[in-house]
Amino acid sequence: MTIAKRKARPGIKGSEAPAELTRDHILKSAAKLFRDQGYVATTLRQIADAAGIQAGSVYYHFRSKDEILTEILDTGIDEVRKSVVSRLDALPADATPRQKIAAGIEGHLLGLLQHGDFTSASIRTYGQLPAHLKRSSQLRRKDYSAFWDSLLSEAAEHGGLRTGVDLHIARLVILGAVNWTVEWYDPKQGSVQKVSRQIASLISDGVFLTHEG
Amino acid sequence: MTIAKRKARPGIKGSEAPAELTRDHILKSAAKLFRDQGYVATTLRQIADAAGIQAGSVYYHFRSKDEILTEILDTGIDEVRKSVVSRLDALPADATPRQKIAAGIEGHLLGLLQHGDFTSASIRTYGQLPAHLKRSSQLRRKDYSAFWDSLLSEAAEHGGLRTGVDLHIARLVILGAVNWTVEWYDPKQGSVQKVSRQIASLISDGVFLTHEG
DNA sequence: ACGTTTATCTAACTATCATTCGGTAGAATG
DNA sequence: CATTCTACCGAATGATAGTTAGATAAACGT
Repeated sequence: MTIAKRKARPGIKGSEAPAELTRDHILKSAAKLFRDQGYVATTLRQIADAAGIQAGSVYYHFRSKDEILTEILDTGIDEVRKSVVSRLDALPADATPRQKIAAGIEGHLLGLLQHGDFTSASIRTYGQLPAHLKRSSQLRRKDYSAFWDSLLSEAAEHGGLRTGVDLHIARLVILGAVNWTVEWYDPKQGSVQKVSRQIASLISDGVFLTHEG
Repeated sequence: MTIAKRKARPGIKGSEAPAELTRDHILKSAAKLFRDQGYVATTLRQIADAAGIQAGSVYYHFRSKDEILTEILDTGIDEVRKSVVSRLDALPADATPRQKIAAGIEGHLLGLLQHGDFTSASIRTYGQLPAHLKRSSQLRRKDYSAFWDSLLSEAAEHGGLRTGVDLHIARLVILGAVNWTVEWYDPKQGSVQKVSRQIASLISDGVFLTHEG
């Protein structure tokens, strides 16, 4: 065995935390792997490799593999939410429901496809997680769903929604269409903005020209 | 250890196969588990338990865990396709594009949510599978996508599609919205038919009453 | 200068995984 | 009745998983 120690570089006085860098690196690497392979399929050794450290060293920063996941799940949802809220805030005060929903879709999509290692990992893995791992982010998810529900019911109140549209199902369909982009989106197919506008347009007006036929 | 042998009941002359029952039971149990937990998270012991046999006995019917999966993936896609085709065939010859797309959505959804252990397992696990496992069903998936593309471009030719609608993205959005139902659909929320009509309506006409605003 | 803290490595531990294999009860076959 | 085949069991195997623990080198406070 050749001795090949990595340099240990503890905290620089009153500056930024030292190990936080490694910690973030671990999280980011893990998020990527979780998104591509799923939670169980990803090993701590893969995560450690991607972060440039040894498997055992991960436990200096996290208590368990589960803890890495739950942190990713939580910040994943927070990131989408922040992205959506910032898009909505950028809208003028007299924005139409149509504009608001379009902005919501664009925000969700940007959070998902651009910043999105944490977000896409969160969305992709959640469904197949054991109950005790789902529990941690359940509340955040409910809140986010409620947020969209209010966006839609506001649109319904201010008129303009087609009759017979089930708001609850509409929300699930919108988020479904948007979430599914993690399965197919590829920058080669066009910018996130373009895809976002297409989806918003489809959701708002559908594929057909008139409402008959 | 108490001796508790299961009865062995080999083939009845020229009748139905004997072990086929067990084989099917294994596949069905595995599909359910794959859908809920993912491929890697599901152990052969869980599959064997659900099928009422011992883990080692699975290898009498399948060469490997991979083989179970690929068979599930393949029949999963075949089932959706069959379901979609049968819905479309039930349509009158002079059906409108709108009716055809609605029928396609309904077919896909029925295949997904009713027969659907194989189908939903296929859709849910595929994205996070290692490349060599994806390969087996890649062709089937491409064919199915092409099927929807032709459905949409046919609608475009016969007129009636809104200008500016990207057919490729439209297909991905439609299938995304529909596929995502496996994450949320619950019979308590209403029949598959009702959900199907809602989705078809949203895709066809969108949520808004008019195309302005 | 000296002991402490920080961040890591290396090596081990236990559990569990997919898979293999010899054995076997009972039906089928001759 | 003897043999073969079928469909399974039960125990073992080797690989790998998450996790733990002791050692260590660099940077720190005093």
